Amino acid sequence: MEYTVQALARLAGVSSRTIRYYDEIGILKPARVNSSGYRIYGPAEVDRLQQILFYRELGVSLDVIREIMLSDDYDGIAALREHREKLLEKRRQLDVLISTVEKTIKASEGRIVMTDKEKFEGFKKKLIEENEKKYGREAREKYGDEAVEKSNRKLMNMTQEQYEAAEKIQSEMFETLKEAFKTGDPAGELAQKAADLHRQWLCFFWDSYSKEAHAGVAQMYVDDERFTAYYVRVQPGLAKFLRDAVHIYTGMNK
Amino acid sequence: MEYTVQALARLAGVSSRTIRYYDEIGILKPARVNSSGYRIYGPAEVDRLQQILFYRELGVSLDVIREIMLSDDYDGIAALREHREKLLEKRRQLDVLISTVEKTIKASEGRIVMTDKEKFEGFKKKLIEENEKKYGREAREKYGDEAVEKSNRKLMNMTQEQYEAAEKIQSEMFETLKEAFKTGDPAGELAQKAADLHRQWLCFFWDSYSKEAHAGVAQMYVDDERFTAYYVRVQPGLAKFLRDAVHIYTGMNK
DNA sequence: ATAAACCTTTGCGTAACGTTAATGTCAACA
DNA sequence: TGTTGACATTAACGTTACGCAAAGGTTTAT
Repeated sequence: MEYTVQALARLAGVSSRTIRYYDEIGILKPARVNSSGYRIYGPAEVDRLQQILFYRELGVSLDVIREIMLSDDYDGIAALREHREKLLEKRRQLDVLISTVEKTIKASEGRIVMTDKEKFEGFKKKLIEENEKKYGREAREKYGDEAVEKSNRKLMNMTQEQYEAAEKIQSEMFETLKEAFKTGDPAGELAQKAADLHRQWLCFFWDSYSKEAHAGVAQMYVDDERFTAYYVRVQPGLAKFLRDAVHIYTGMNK
Repeated sequence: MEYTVQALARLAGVSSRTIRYYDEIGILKPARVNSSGYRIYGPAEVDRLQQILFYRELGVSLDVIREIMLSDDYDGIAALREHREKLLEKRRQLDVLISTVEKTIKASEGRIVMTDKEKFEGFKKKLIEENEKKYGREAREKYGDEAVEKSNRKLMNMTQEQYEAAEKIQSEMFETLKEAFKTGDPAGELAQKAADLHRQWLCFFWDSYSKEAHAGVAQMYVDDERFTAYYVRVQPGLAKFLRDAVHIYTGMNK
């Protein structure tokens, strides 16, 4: 049984280019070459090609396949085990991806529902306008237009459920923070829990979280009198305490 | 807030090369270029980059991202839904891959256990030698060395459980075939079931199944007197009947 | 003044082929 | 015997999303 490139390609269900490429990179050389320069493949090559395709189907790179086939003492099982780990890791990543995409779709669908609910829409719009009036200019100057606008958009896009969840987190954060303040230890368990809740609350409004930004906001609570004033109304010294807790939480306390 | 390439890169957590590449392919152009040719990015570009990175994290290609961002009327949700389907398909493929790899590993482990079981080993070796003596030369001539050797290797690598399962399938196939033979209809339900069982039995010995090869084996049962003799002992005309059933089963009956 | 740390463009390299171009070969049919 | 169509060959560029290096200009700090 001898095959020319195309015959072998059809037999194996790959393109003739693939066959020639495998010759080119030296993992499947023809049994012989006839007088016209045609590649002629025999039974041994068919067998070899099937092995190559087997590994290829498993997602092993041709480079690795070459090594597998070159060395007789190659531990194929160990390689496969390693490869399986890679595949599992890939699937984990894929799962995260899928859930993110689904969340995004759901959020978008939520937004559609939301635009229908005009009352809630108006409410949030008013809330944004109020925010803009109060802190808009300064925040824009400090953090740039894009941060403010994104925050606003984020708020616009929030569904009622999300909004309520955010408020709940925030009040929980304040309760925890007040309890923590009594202990006077910003590195303590309660204070760190408050810092974590603060992070959670921030994540309702931020597209991406970073330690630096979190620490920055905490510092802002101290630097900006409006925020400080708000915190002072709850408890004098609370803004600084939260800042210290967050700076420890984020590891930015050096 | 203005950023140079490296500043923006650090902000976004990507390389400066990536930023320049995005300029090159036109999905993120700098706000302006200063007198020294430095790229300067403003708030709008930061925002745009974050959008790009968002889609990129979802595994969307830059080409598609470009289209998403170019057209205002682009239906982002529909695109994401489509993308989700692709991701799910990818995960299905990955799952198949993983289970195949795991099966392969298990089979290999089985082989290791098997080599320990010397009795069974010897038994199978004898079986292979017998097969070789009986049909080896002819089969090699007809189907090539690689097919025979692969079949032998397959048999060698079979665990006892697999071997018993294969024998069980074979006897079931014969029972069904004899029943079907009574009906005289190779296209009938019973005969087709026998053909399917025959395929299952073959798959214990073959690395890859193809209709052509299956039909070829069925034809061999008729052409080769040794096989015919075997079938005749069970029931005269059985080999031809099986061949007809298999040819119908594989769609090779034209 | 000088060095370090930036910035720029240009261009090659990656994996596994797909695609095109220009040309040669083979089997079959009129 | 000539022609046609299906094959074969090599060579070379294109693909993705950048990494890396070279060669040189700019900015900033000491």
